[in-house]
Amino acid sequence: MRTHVAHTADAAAGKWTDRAEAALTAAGHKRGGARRAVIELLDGQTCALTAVEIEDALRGERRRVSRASIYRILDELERLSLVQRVETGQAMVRYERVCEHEEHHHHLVCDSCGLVMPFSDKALESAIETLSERVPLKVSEHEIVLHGSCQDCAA
Amino acid sequence: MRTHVAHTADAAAGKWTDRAEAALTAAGHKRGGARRAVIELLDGQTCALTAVEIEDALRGERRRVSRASIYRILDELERLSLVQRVETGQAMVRYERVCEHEEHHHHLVCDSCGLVMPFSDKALESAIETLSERVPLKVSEHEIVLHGSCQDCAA
DNA sequence: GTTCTTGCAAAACCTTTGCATTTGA
DNA sequence: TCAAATGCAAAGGTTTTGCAAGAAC
Repeated sequence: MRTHVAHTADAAAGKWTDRAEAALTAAGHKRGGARRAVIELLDGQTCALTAVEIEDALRGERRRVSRASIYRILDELERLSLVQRVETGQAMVRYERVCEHEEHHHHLVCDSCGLVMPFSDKALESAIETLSERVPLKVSEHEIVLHGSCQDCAA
Repeated sequence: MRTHVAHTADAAAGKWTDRAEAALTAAGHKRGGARRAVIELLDGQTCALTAVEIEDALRGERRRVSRASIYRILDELERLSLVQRVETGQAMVRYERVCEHEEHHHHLVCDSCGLVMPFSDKALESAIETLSERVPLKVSEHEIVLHGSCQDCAA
């Protein structure tokens, strides 16, 4: 399974990390090294990772964090709307940070090699927004996944 | 978890069942009571079911079918493009029949009670079609899930 | 000192697989 | 008779939980 695990933080890094730390403190949490490592890793990603990928990435560079803690941390971050789950149909749930002022994106999944890439489309978002008004559900979120073959696999 | 398990086949029933049986025969399969029961159940549904829901529904009325067989049958039906997987972020994969001449639909999921409902939208499909041309993936399928609160839960 | 955090091990859960038996053609 | 279909039990993989030790405040 190919995946993009970014090892250095983006230029924009820091903002989401700060918001996350603040939200956790406000929610009555103390600080912890494992959680900080997970947060910093997520902040440097361009796309969603699985718990196993997070564990492997952390073991490599920052510090080892147990699988159970990773799930607990992700669960807490999700409850605070700091990360969101992404279901790509690959047997494992993926997680990625949620940036309020960042462009909303969705995912492309290569069913051959497992590569996951982000994409965004204004027309798609408009269509979602419009139809959300007329369905029998008070829509809070939406998830869109396009499946197919990536350029390498289709070649 | 609330779910709609239709117990009687729709008016349109029969067509997909026939196509499924024909495709299976063409693929060199023999007939089997367990598989027929699964096919008939799926044909009467209006929305996607999980393997467990299928098992429970079959035990109730038609005949008991082992969990392993259900997964094997669904796997085979998926390979023949007779059913499709639906990921609703509820820990279990859902399956539903694929009707060639039927309107393509997607899903609304109530995160409170687990209710899953179908919906369809032309503007959304157009947007998907257009953007599929410009992404770095040869798109073969797409899945859209809207999360929120259903009318009962939002009340 | 109290409460949150973390790791380890075990459990829970969905899904798949191996093997023996039954069934269909 | 031969290949496919099925059930049962066991295995596999991901995610969750219990409990005790450690860290934060």
